[in-house]
Amino acid sequence: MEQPQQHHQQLNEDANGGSKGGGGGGGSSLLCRQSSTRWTPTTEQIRILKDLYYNYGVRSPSADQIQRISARLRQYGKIEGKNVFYWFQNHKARERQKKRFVPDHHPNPNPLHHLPAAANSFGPSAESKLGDLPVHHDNKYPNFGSAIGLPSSSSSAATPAGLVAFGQMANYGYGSTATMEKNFRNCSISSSCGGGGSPGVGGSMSHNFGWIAVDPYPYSSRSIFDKQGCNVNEEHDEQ
Amino acid sequence: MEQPQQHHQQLNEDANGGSKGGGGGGGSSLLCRQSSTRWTPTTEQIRILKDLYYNYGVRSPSADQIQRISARLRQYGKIEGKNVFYWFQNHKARERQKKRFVPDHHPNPNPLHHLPAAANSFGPSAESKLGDLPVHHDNKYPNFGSAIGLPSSSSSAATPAGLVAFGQMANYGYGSTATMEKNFRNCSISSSCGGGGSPGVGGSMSHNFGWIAVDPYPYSSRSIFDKQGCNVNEEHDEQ
DNA sequence: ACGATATGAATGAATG
DNA sequence: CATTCATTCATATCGT
Repeated sequence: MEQPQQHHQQLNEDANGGSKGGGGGGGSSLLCRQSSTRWTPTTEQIRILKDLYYNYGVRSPSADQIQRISARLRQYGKIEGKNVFYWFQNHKARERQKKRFVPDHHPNPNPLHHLPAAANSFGPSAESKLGDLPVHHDNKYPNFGSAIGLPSSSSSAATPAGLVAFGQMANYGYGSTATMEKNFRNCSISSSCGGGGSPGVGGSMSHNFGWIAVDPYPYSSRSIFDKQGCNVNEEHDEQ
Repeated sequence: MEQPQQHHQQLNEDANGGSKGGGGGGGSSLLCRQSSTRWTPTTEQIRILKDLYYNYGVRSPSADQIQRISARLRQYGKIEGKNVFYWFQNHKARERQKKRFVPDHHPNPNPLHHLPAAANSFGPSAESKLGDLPVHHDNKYPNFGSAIGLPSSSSSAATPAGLVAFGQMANYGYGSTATMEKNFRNCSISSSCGGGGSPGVGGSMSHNFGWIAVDPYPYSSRSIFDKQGCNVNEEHDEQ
């Protein structure tokens, strides 16, 4: 997408029931035409998705939004929730990935109102900050009326719908502090496991320290993993 | 995921010798795209995990269950406790997520026994992308003893029985968060779980592992997995 | 056809 | 438990 390359997609409108293989399980009876296992977005769909992405800053729509978006896009072709989900996931990921390989610009801590420039036909129009949340219209289709149709810079007709598109500050800030710190304190722990239990599996009992660090989190306890560095693994499990 | 398709998954059985973080990086090695730091489950491992998930209703295994499961799966390839933990986390989360994407899901707390799989839009199929798993996830009650279906061999001792299989089919309200003493200030703990068989630390541990509950600080710092380990095989895969 | 690229899909890992 | 990120696989399409 972000590439100057204009890899145009064909308009394979009816893209079979995406439901994949139809639960046949294993069989995958492809007697007929398993037309494409994967969703092939139509141009309208892509246009709307990009509009949401660039003009409305939608980056990671919540499940709630995904439902609406997919429902909305369904008039232009078959689509499912997961398609929308993956689309945003991928689009965001790839955009970031590209930026990462080109570290020309360091992350600017100054979060100006910067919206990613539209890479498609759309101009960076629209005020770009909706900021309003679904405060009302609890029904299934909290149509906000304007929504995407707003930025009328798109030449296409098609009025994409009423999607919430609540502002989502598309700061690309992420770059800083990239990898998190595995903050762990090396406590001197000496466990001498011998004889007693026989945790060993596969013959080599070695030291199978399982040490559990309980996290004082209100709801969940995580970090309960073991990490035995010295495990001899000569298992070659071919299949 | 559980799609009936037979593609995907690249059988990356035996992983490297554990040198994490070594190669990968900016190597630009287009050839070997393996040696990634992340666990690549083998088909056997996946099969067993799914078996536990669907046939035994294991959804959020407790710490000691994780230990046993990972120990058990280690026969089939390198695996750590966190892998098991994450697997269940992800599997459950994604199953829920896909339901969330479709508006059809009505949060009906009716205790009807519905199959854990079979969603509407995200992935209708169940498991068995790998072409086996003859069982059907219809029952989900703990069958103590037999546990996971050992598929084959297991030349080693590998704990014949009393291994896994804590049904725990409870969907909600499971209060088994294994909240033990967590408020240790002193990080020096020495647990000798051998010999006398007196499990030094923690509370409810099985008879194998001494597990240590460490609560570093009241901060939100979630502890991460320990990296301490006798680095026997320290071969660096860096190129 | 084949290779390169784009992109949908999947999933391990991690964070809040 | 929800969400997100990174990485990788699979496939569609285009360029040559």
